Amino acid sequence: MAETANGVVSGGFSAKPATLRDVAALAGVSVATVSKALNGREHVRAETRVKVQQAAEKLNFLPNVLAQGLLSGRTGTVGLLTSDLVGRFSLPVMMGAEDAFGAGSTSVFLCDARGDGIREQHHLHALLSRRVDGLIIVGDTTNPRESLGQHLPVPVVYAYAPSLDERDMSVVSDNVGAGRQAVEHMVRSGRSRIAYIAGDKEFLAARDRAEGAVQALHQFGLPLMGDEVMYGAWTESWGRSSVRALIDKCPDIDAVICGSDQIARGVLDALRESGRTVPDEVAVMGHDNWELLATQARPPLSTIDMNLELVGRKAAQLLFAAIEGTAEPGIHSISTRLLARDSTARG
Amino acid sequence: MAETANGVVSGGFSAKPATLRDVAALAGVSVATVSKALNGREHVRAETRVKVQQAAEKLNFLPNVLAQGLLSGRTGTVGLLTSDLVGRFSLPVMMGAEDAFGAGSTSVFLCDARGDGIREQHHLHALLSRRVDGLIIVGDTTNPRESLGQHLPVPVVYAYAPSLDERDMSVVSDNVGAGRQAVEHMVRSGRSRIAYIAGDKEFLAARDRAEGAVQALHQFGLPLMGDEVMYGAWTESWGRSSVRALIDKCPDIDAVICGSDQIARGVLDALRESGRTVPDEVAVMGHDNWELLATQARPPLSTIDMNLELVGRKAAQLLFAAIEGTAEPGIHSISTRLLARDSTARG
DNA sequence: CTGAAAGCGCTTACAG
DNA sequence: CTGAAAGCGCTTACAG
Repeated sequence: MAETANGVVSGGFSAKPATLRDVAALAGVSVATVSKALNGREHVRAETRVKVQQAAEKLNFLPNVLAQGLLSGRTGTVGLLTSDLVGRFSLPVMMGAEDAFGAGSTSVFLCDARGDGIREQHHLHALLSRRVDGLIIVGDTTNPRESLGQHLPVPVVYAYAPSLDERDMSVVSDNVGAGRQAVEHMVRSGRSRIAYIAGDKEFLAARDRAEGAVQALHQFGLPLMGDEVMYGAWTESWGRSSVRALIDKCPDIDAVICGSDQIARGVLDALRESGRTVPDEVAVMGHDNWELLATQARPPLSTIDMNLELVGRKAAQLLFAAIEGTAEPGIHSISTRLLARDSTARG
Repeated sequence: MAETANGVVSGGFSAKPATLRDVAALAGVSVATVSKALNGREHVRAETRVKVQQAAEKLNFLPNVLAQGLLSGRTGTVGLLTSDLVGRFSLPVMMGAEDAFGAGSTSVFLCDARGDGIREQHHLHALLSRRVDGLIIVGDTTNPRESLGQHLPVPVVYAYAPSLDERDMSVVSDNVGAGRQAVEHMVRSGRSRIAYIAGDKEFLAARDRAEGAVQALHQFGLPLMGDEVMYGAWTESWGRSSVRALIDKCPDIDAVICGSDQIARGVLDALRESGRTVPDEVAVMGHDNWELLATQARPPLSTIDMNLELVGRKAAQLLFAAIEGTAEPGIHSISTRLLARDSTARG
């Protein structure tokens, strides 16, 4: 690595970052004084403080957080380990966590395990050996997952997918409540002949959302049209084929609740093509508030937002409390939020 | 923080992680010997090595990479700073970078600046003070962006959105080439009356892709149907409205190339609703290979994959070389890859 | 083959 | 108000 006269390496970046010692030398004081001056400790003459600050500025000094961490035992870093390849769930969770930690001291770093156990172990290892203060594990489905165990050197919060071990802390989206919200909204919009098209039955999220809807229908004394929840896949094509079967069987439905926005998009398309108008004849709801899909639907799709930022926020709060020594084990559930767009406007 | 007899803190996680000293004490040797034994250095008796390894295992010892970094000046960490809220571009880039660095030594940590300059500075600061060995900056559009400057203490690679400063290293997707690929594919599939529906003209990506297509049409001696590139928005609704205008004006088109998969979805829908069959009468192409949209389209959408993993790979390689002292400034372009699905099958 | 010592960049009592 | 010294967890010459 050729070093030029002014200390710039051939890569175009400046050589070794300045240290406290460099600042001390330039300011003509001791390292200890620089540390105190820069950290706002008392017992430093105002004049000295200014001199030090100027020197630090001039050298572009950034304290080495790693060295600080060696002393304090904290690194101000939290690892977010995800398996969510498209980032649809983990990025909002990460944002919420960042917000909760505040722009201040704690940074959240994301690693992607791509749903691969080996990779998860590798990232876990990398994160722990970099001494993160805590971990947030974000699943790619809401299915409960294996615990990482109780013997990690830092606290762990599971988000979106809860841990199977109830001694762990988990934060999940309230899918049952979401199903209930959807039905309540349909009823408020004057619907009473409601069907439910769910996603893949293998997914707890699919079953929970449907279950909430069925519960609410029951409370309202309303029938579930088609007699049962229709389970299939999280795809538009499942939405299309299932709703065609549905209107064959029950031509008089006036509302369809879907397990996801993708399914709802398929439902909307198939309804339009079979000559039913939405929302006049049939109201349709999705789940996820995947803006890209929901706002561009015809008509724009009413849906349920999982408040993933709040999931992230809560995860961060739990983690922070645990780092401070107060863990709150168990599953913490975050309420969803209904977003009414045109697809469920009063008929 | 109440500590129990077995050294477990009330948070449910084990107390302070074991240090080299703990291992040394347990193994009955010196700290230096432990270090050598664990790092595979020579001059350690096999017997001693085993003893040390067992002690380390027993204590769940993980070396503190931060302390190691203090010595070596390297942390084995690279920061990936993005502004891509949905992660659509940055996650594939991150995966590519991880692959290039290898499962081995270097970890990639992602931070999201949410397109906010203040937040970007904050994350930059956090990353640098944690002494990352390098930075990858991923833009949310292909529009060139401000350089972070030449005075950072570590090398920087800009990915997806290039830096405006040619002294920087940038890796971009070849959008002009993508436009050309699309036309060549259409021609190979027997089309000759080709129109182009682009995204938002404010975006360089929109203009580049269109330009490549126009160039290729010219080379083939073919006209651009509708006489000019139709610029609009990156939405399905723009796809729908634009293609309706297009077939009014030019009823005899046999192919439409779109600036994105979203636009192409709108085009497909509007064509179907106006009674044109795809691909028999009109072929349609998208751009992005956004699986969710492309595979669920009717018919499945031919599109262009930007090979973002390769973008990430290249960025990592450039960064690695720069860390070693060999920077290759300038813009490095990654070729796209055409994915033929049914929407462009030979008519 | 093994260990005492110095030092990476920083902070924190403790003297002066 | 200022600075010398010890120490965080580790590695690396250098003695033994």
